[in-house]
Amino acid sequence: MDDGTGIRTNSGRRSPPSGPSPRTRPRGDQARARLLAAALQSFVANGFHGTGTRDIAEAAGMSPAAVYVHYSSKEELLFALSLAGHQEALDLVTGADEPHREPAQRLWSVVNAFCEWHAANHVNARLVQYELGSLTPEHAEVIAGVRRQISGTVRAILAEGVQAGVFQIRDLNLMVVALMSLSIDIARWYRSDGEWTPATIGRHHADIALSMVGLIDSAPENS
Amino acid sequence: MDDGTGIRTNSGRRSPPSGPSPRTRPRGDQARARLLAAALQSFVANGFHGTGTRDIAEAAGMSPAAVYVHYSSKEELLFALSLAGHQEALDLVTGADEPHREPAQRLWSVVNAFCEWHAANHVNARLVQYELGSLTPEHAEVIAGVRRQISGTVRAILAEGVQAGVFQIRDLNLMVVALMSLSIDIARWYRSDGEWTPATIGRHHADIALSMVGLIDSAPENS
DNA sequence: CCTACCGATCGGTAGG
DNA sequence: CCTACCGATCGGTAGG
Repeated sequence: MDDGTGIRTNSGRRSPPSGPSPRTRPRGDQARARLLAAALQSFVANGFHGTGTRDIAEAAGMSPAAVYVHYSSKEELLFALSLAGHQEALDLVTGADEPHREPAQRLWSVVNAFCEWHAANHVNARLVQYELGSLTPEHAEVIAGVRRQISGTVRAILAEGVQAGVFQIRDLNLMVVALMSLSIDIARWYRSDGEWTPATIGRHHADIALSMVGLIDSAPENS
Repeated sequence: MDDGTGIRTNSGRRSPPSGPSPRTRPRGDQARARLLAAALQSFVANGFHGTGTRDIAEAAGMSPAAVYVHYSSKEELLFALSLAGHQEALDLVTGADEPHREPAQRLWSVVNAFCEWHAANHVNARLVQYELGSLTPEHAEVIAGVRRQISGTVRAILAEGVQAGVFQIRDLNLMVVALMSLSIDIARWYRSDGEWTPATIGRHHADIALSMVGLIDSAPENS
């Protein structure tokens, strides 16, 4: 029923250690992917409680009962989506950070990547940021762990910048949440038909992040 | 039990033009207030779709049908709460702004007030910021108007600061949303048992807002 | 403001 | 992966 922390949950099934040429993906994977895509759209559009399992099944082109062939409950679908989204965000932040560079450059890169992700993937991001309340306590705790890793990365960069004397920060933890707010809230207001591209927002907000930690903006790249 | 954070909203009705001595409030007002308080708590805790009209009625100490004596639908309750919350936020921002002062002081006051409100009234604020999707299109448009007034106030201050040459802003509209994000996102993460008071957050974030528009922080008030 | 009730829909399961 | 169905609960109303 629940694999605890496993992403995607393939529910322990599939991938025999050395099965005979798994060239074609197990047929179920495709169905699961369709269910996840359908659930994501509907959860974001109507909320977890506003989405019926029949809505999901229909959007995935299956019968109402087919959902339960692949996921043991509606919440299990939410958890799979939430975990995958959080993992993606964490990987992105981790990948954007280059520990050998200067704190200012590290901060810029991480904020740039995080903001750009929230804009470009605002549908995923909305689920990630605003549907946590419908997870079971156990699943919520798993997600909380991933979230702590993300904010921990930001905190480490800030701490290093303070240590090096290049950042001026009054309250480190409060600065972490302020920087996270700048990024996360993009998921709430971003519209893909708006006046900015994800890349523009990423650069702009990363510049702003540097000014927030006391660095004068010395590189006016755009006119 | 708990009126949450004092909503009140006498919901437009009541007060006959010259009724005979309305010393005692119409009895219905008290019932409406209880329903609003109950609905607020439940909408925030479980979402609009996750809340049943029976949950609201029970928390207000009434029968399931009594809800419809005072509000014509569940959405009408949400709208009343959303409008009251938005009005309160607008009034607060308008009240905090002192147009005769310098742009920097105006910005500081407004961000300080807006942030403090989102922390102190985070229950109201969560409904205000995250339950808009369940409003009817007509009601959503009314709310959007109030929201435009709020962001318009911030925009006007930024424009004046740029005009006066004291703010350095690359993209005015993007700076508006960045400042709003800083405030609004507080509703998402704030916990009343956390390490900061609403006043602390307000001051800290207002200081940050000034640094975001290019002002050096020259008043280290706390050690 | 209540009891009693409406049709619709919910999440999930039986059995194949 | 489907048809058929379970009991529970939904928003809202009739009638008083």
